[in-house]
Amino acid sequence: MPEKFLKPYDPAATESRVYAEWEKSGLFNPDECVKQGVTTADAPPYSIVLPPPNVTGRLHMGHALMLAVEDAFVRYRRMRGFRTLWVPGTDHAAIATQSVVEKQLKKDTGKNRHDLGREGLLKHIEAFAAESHDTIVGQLKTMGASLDWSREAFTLDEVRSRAVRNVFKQMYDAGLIYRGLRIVNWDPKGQTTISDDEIVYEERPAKLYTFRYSKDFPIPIATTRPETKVGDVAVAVHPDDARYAGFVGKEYDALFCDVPIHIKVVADAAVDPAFGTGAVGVTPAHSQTDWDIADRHLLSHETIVINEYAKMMVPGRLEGKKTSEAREMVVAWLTDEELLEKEEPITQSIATAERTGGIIEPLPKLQWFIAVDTKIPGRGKTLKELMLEPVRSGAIKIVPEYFDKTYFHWIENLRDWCISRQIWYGHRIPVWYRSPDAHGKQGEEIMVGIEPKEAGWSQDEDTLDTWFSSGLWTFSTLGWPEDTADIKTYHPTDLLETGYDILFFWVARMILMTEFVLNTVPFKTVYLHGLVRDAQGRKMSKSLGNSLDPLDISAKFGADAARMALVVGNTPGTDLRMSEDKIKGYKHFANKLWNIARFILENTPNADTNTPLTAEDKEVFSKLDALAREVTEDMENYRIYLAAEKLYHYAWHELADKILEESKPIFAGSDEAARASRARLLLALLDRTLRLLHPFMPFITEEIYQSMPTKDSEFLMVAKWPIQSEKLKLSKSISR
RNA sequence: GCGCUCUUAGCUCAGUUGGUUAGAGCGUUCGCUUCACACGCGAAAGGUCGGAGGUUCGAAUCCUCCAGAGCGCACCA
Repeated sequence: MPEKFLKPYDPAATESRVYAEWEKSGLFNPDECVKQGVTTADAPPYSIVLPPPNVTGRLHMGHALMLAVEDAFVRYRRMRGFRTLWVPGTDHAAIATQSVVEKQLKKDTGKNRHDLGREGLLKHIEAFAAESHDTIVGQLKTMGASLDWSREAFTLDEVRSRAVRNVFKQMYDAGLIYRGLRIVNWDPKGQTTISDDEIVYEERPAKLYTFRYSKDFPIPIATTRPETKVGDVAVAVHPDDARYAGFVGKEYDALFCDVPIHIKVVADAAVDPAFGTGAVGVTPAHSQTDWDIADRHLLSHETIVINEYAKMMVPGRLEGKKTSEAREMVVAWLTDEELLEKEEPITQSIATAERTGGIIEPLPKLQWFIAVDTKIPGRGKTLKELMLEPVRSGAIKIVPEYFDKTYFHWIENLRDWCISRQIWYGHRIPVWYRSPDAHGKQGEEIMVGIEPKEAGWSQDEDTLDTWFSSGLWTFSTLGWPEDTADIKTYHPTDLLETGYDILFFWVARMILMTEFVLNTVPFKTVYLHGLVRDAQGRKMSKSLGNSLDPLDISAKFGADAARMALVVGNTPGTDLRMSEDKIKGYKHFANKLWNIARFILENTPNADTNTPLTAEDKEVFSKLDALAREVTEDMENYRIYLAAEKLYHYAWHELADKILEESKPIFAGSDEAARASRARLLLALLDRTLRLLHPFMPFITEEIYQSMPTKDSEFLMVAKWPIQSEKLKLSKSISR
C-alpha cells in the first residue's frame, strides 16, 4: 500500500498536482483522446460551451456551481467514450467591465472617460480584462474543470469579432437590424442606452400630484413627475369617459412655470379612467406610452425638455436644473399659483440600470435595433417565432420543464431589442457613414459589415450590446463563419448549463441568433441552475460580505468537497443555501473515501482478479451493479443531484459501514476461499465506486485510482464508465 | 394585472412524475482511546407532508379552492 494513505487526505496538495497531470496528458481535448485511443474517431460527439465568465474580476460560488455541474456531465460522457468537448472562454461584458474600470479610475485618479479619451480608456480596460482573465482561468483550473484549453475563446477576439460583423451584416441585409428614432432606456449615470432586460425595477415611495396647467385649463391631471409637464403637448382621456367628452379636440395655451405650452385634448383607449383624474398629460419625448399616444394622434414628438444628463433644457427658471430639483421647483410654483389640487403618497416602481444603478430616463434617440416582429425574407417567420418554435416543439428541452412557461411569457411581451450602446469597450458597430456635406443627414450614404476603402467614411461611434456577441457563442467558439470540422462535429451543442437568471439575456438570444444564422438550435437541452445563497438565504454579495470565494474554499476544504456541496440535493431551478459547514461535511466524506481505500488496499495485497466470488459476494456486488445502473439513468435524466447523493450514501453507509465491517471477520478467519473472494470483491467495489464518483469528485477519485491494482487506463478521467451500452430508462419528461 | 415556484423532522432540503412502516445532511441526546478513518464508530429521539375538499383500491405525489412566502413579466399619468 502506498505510504500516502497513512496520512489523512490532503486536498490542497493533491488537487493542483492532479490537474497539472491531466492537463499535460492533453486528454481534455477530444482529438487527443482519439489519437491516444481512449475513444474512437467515429464515437458520438458530446459538446458543451462554457458560459463565458465576465472579465470583471473573479469567480464566485455561482460560477463554482456551474463548473461542478458541467464538469460532472462532461466527465460522465468522456468516460462513456463520447468524443467530449467542453469549450472554455471569457466574455468581455462591455458595459459591466467598462463601468467597473471607470469606477476604479475615478477612485484612484479622479479621472473620467473623457479625460482619458477612447484609446486611453480602452487601454486601461484591456489591461484590467487581461488580468481578470488570468485570475479566472486559474480559478477554473482550481475547480477541476476539464476544459479543452486549446480551443479557448474570447467574445472580443479576432475570430469572434469576425462572426459579429458577419451576423450584423446578414441581419441588416434581411431588414432585421434597423436604425430608428425611438424612445430608449437612457442611463444618465452610465451615459448609454440599455435594453429592456437590463432594467431593474425598484419599488419606491413617491408622490402623485394633481393639478391644472393653468387657472382656465378645464381638466386636472395627475402625475408623479411634474417637471416633465413642461414638455406636454396633449391631455389624453379615455374615449368613453363622459366627464371629459366635451373637451376632446379642443386646444389650449398656457405658460407653465415660465414655459409656453400648447395642449390638445385627445381621446385614447390607453388611458385608464380610474387612475388619478382619468386624464393624462402627454409628454411624447419622455415616455414610451406618451410617444405612442402622440403617434396615434399625429402630435409632435419634438419637444425634448430633459437632456442626457437628466437636466432640464427649457428656457426660464428650470433651465439646467436636475430633474429632482426641477420637480420641487415646479411643485412650489404650482402651490404659489394655487394650481395644485392634491398631493398623495403612492408606491411606484422606478426603472434603474442594472450595472450603474442610475435612474432610467426615457429619451428619444437614434439607435440600432433588432426587429423581433418582422418577417424574415425567404423564411416567412419573425425572430420571435424562431425563438418560440424549438422550445415549443421539444427540439430544445428546458430543465426544469416549468421554465418554458416563463420563457414563452417573456417572448410574448418582447419588443425590439436595442443593440447600440454609447460605451467604448465592445464590438464597434460595423457601420460606416459618408455625408455629401458636413451637416445634416441629407443624402447620407451607409456601408454595413466591411470598412470601405475610400476616404470620407466614418464608423458609427457606438458599440454593440454585449449579448449580441454572446448570442453567437455556441457557433462562434467553434470557428464560424469558417466551415470548420468543429462546427460539423460539435454543433448543435448538447447541453447549455447556466443560471435561470440569464434565461432571457442569454439563452433566448442564443436561440434567436442560431436559428437565424444556422437555421438550427444552439443546444438540445438547457439545464438551469439556481442562485447560490448564504446560510440565511440572502444573495451573496460583496457589500454584505457574505460571499464565499471558490479559491479560499478549495484551499480550505478541497475543490472536490466544494463540488459535492454544490451538487448533492441541488435540484435545477432551485436556489441553494451554501455554508462552510456544508462544505466541511464533504471534506469529511473525501477523507472517508480515502480511508476506505486505505483499508481495502491494506487488506488485499495479493488479490487475484480471477478468484471466483462466493455466492454471498456476488450478491454484494450485484447491489452496486444495480446502483450503477440507477446512477447512470439519473445522469441521463439530468438528476445529478440524486446521483451524487446516492453515491455518497453508498460509499459511506453501505461500503464502509456494512461491507467493510463484515469483511473484518472474514479477513481474520481461516476460510481461504472466502478471504480471496472478499479481497477481489472489495477491490472491484472500490474500483467501481471510484469510477461512479469521478464526475463529482474528480481529484480524490483519480488520486486513489492511481494506486489501484485494477487500473486499466492511464487516468481515471478516461477510464470506462461501468455501465456502457445497456438500454437505459429515459423519462419522457425530465422536469425534476 | 398576467405568469411561475415553494410550503415535508429543530434547521437546510430530497422524495426519480400514485404503490409496502415518508428519507438525507446538519443539529440534539446517550454511549464508545473497537488496530481504515475522532475529518471517526454505535444507538436514540424527532414529521397528522401549509389548510379544506375531490379523483383513486391506494395521494407528500394528480385536480379544485383557500392561506402564507419567494420570483419573473407588464403597468406605473
